[in-house]
Amino acid sequence: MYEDLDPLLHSQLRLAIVSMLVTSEKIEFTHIKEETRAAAGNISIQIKKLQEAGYINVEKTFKNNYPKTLLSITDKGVKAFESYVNNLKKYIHPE
Amino acid sequence: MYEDLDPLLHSQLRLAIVSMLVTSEKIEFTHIKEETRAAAGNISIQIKKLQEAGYINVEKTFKNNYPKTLLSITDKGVKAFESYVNNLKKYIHPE
DNA sequence: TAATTTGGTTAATTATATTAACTTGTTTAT
DNA sequence: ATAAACAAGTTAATATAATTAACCAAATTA
Repeated sequence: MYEDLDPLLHSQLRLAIVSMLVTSEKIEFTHIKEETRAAAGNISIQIKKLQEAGYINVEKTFKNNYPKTLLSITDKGVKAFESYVNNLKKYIHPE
Repeated sequence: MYEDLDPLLHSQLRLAIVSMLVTSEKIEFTHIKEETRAAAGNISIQIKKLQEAGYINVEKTFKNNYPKTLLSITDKGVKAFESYVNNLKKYIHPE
C-alpha cells in the first residue's frame, strides 16, 4: 500500500535540509545554502515552514558581527523524517 | 551532494504510478485508482504528464464493453525512475 | 425510461515553490 | 567620511503544480 508521504518532507529542498539536520547537532543557514545551492529566499521560506511544523529549531546569533542562523532538528522532526523514509521505501521498492 | 530530483517523479501520485509500472507489464487505470485511492481526475492528469514526458505508454482498449486504459512504462521511464531512486538515496540515508 | 455506474476528461480552484526585490548591518576602498 | 560592495537574511510577487469539482459518453440496472 502506498502510504501518504508527509508533504512537508516531500519537497526537495526541505528534505535536503532535514536530511542534513538528522546527522548533525546544528547547522548554519549559510552551510545549507552551499550544500543545496538553493536561493537564500527559498531556504528562508522552507525553514519557516519546518519551524512552524515544529520539525526544527531556529536560533539567531552573531558570528564576526554578522547575523548567523543556526538550525537543529527536534524530536518531532526526527520522527517525521523516519516515518517519511519508511513510507517512501514502498514507492522505490529497493529490495 | 544533493542531486536534483526529477520533478516529474517527485510527486506522490506520479511516483506511485511509475513505481507500480516498473514491476509489471501493464496496469489498468482502475487498478491504479484502487491502489492509490486518488481521485480519477488527478490520476488522469498525472498520466498525461508522464506520457508527455515519454515515461509511459497509454493504450486505450475495451473490456466488457467498458473503456479501459492500459499503462506501461518506457525505457526512458525506467531509466528516469532508477536515477531518481539513486539520487533520492542521498537524501534519506545520509551517512 | 429514468437513475446509476463505469471510466474517464477538462476546467477551475487551491496550494506550493521559486524568484526578484528589499532590508539591515558590515567591510572595504576613496 | 562616505560611497560601493558584501553578508545574511526576509518579504512580496510570480510561476508552477496538485487537487477538486463539474462534466461527458456509453453501459447497466431498476
